[in-house]
Amino acid sequence: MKRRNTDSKKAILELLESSKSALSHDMIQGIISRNIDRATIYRVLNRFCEDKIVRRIVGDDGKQYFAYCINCVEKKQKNNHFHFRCTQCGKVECLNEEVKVALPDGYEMHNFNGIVSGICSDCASLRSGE
Amino acid sequence: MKRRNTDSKKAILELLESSKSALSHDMIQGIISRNIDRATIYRVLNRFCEDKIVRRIVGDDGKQYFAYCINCVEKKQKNNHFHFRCTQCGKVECLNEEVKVALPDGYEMHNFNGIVSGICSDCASLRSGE
DNA sequence: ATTTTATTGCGACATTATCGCAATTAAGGA
DNA sequence: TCCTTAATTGCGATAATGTCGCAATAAAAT
Repeated sequence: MKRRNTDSKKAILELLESSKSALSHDMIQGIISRNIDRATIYRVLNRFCEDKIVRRIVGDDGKQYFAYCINCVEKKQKNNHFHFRCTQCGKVECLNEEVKVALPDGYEMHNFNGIVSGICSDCASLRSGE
Repeated sequence: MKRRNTDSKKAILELLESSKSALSHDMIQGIISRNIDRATIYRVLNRFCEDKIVRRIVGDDGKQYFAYCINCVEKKQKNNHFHFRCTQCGKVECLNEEVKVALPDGYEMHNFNGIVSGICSDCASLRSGE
């Protein structure tokens, strides 16, 4: 199935490329000025994931976040790393340190999803009165 | 708030204790013979998590799984480890190897959620004709 | 036995994500 | 440039998971 270059696709990809953190569907919808339908955003994102342009991270809040992840996508290397989700500001960012997981014999890994949640340094310093 | 010892609570806890893998709400509802309301099951499980009797794991399918996790709960040690979710049979099991995550300065970790999904050895061997 | 209040069951609700289908529109060829 | 094809979109409906309010129930203590 050939991909087409639509405005929605371009807008979402640009947004993800320029964003330092992973974005959820509603973050994307909130940021983007064009009015793109909810279902379309999901479909565009799912296509990106199929094409391995973007990584899908499932948060410990059960929501999906999408990240361009230069490190892991462009280099096409399997650089498994954690993401940190701040429960205060909602930001989901890469923790660059690589993580290795050893599976028992006969197990096949298809997806890695490592999430740590808590308070990011920005929110922590705001809270303590900075 | 004092806890009471109800039949639902006992049944669910026994099930989790005797189960080798983490269970989702619908697994629990499917296994348990007594007819317990969906909301009740969730509430019992949430209480267990509050009391740190049970650990909540959020799968990369976005669903919550609950595990008694002898290693991490009884010993009250923070033994962060991954869980493996088989996308074929649905089983979610502990990978015992401990994982350490280094956070940047000023970050606070409140929750660790490491999931690897793929095919477990049982399903893999079935598939290849065993 | 009576009181207190944690717990349950039921239904409604919230949220996240997907799907079917008709209408658009990008891309390639005439 | 116009036409054709089929990928994509928008809309509404739907699925799935989880929570909440409230009245009824029942565990625990007096």
